[in-house]
Amino acid sequence: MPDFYAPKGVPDYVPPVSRQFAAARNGLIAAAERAGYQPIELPVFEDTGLFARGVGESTDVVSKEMYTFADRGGRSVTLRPEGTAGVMRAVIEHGLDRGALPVKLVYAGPFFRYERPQAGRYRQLQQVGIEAIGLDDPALDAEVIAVADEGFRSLGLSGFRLDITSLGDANCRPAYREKLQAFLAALPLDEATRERAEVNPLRVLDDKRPEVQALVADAPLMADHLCAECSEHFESVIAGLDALGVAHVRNPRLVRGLDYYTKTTFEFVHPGLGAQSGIGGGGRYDGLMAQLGGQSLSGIGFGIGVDRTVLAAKAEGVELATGGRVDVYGVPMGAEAKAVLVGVAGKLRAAGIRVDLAYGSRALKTAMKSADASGARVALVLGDRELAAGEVVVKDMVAGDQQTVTLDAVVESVRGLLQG
RNA sequence: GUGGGCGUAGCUCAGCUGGUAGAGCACUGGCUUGUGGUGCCGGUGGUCGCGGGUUCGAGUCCCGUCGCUCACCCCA
Repeated sequence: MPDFYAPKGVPDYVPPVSRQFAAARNGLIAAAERAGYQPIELPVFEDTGLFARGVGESTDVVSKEMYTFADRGGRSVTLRPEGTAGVMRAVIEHGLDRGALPVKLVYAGPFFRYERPQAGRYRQLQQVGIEAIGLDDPALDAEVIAVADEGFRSLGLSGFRLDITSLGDANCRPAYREKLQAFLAALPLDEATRERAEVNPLRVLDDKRPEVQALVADAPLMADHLCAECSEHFESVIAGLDALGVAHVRNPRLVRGLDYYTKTTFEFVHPGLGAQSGIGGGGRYDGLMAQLGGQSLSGIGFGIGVDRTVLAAKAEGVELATGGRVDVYGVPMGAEAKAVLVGVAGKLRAAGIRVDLAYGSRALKTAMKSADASGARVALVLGDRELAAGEVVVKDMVAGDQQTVTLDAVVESVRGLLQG
């Protein structure tokens, strides 16, 4: 038994799953970069106040799920539970909002929430997120959503659904909220649900319990109470998605867990995650930057759960990391041959070819099994005969045939096989 | 924070009503004195999570404890 274990709720990704994880993360980042989003690297912990004010005191994330502690200087810091607040802080701090708008950024990394772990829900979760800051152009909303959609599809996923709605803004939401609260107050709800109705009445509409769903079936919906501006904005977003060919479902009961969302909100849901369903989500946050002390600029973004994306791929039977871990595998017979192959490996790597070889001193047959297991297309076999002649056997592991070439011709020979 | 399930070889697991541990995969040697993907034979590897109790005897029963896991809640 090991002396130490990973902290509760924190997943380790070891080969081969780690390759799938990396492929998912890199694929999602690449989708953002194709739309012009630039990388931003931020600290994983911030001043506790940033999240309390940015994410919202009333949210579950802030009220009971934060990893908060005092550092040695007595400052209260918190491991970031989400990405947007930190991005806003950095944008303000570095004056990125004073240049050309929108500011388009992409980030990836770990986030932390102190929850009871279960399938698809971890205390350390990995996200890829983007933010487009400074404009409330609905075409930007559509782009952000399309980046996520295209990111998932580029990985080979197709079994997800996009839910979308508008949460209104400071003009129309307060009046709707009162109306909804009045409606909920008349229902026979349990005490915990009543409290939620006070703090965040929208959340009640999203209750999973069938009996509650029945009660709120006739509840007033934000979608029917949008002001003219929000309504127009939302329809433009929908039109943009249609133009981009992004399939979507209007879900007026969609709710997000963070306070800062306004207008457009969306969530990508997938059935393969156990009790969880969201693989990514986001929305517009037009009041957040001002809330954090910056100028009054709008923004929109998403966060995609990389852990959940990997689970979704597994559920769909999608192979995220295809191909072998190397292109070429060296099989030396004897110490002298190994020394030569090490040199050959160096040349091949310098030529951009991925190479591994059988280290230690293993039987030829075992080394060949390793070559096979590595997924290499080509094996290089070097024994005493070739050593004496200054040659090496180049074997095509798929076709099964092989030829002997001089050491000088190895790179060219291998390249030919890999391209063929 | 509240419940359920489970902890036996590196991995996936078997082990019925208690008699001091097994399979497959993986790793490794050989069959084939220099060649993988399918075959055959052998080998390495386990204080049965930990502690206590019942018993002549506990992986197997009882209690406790730690851990993992699934679900509620919530969300990525």
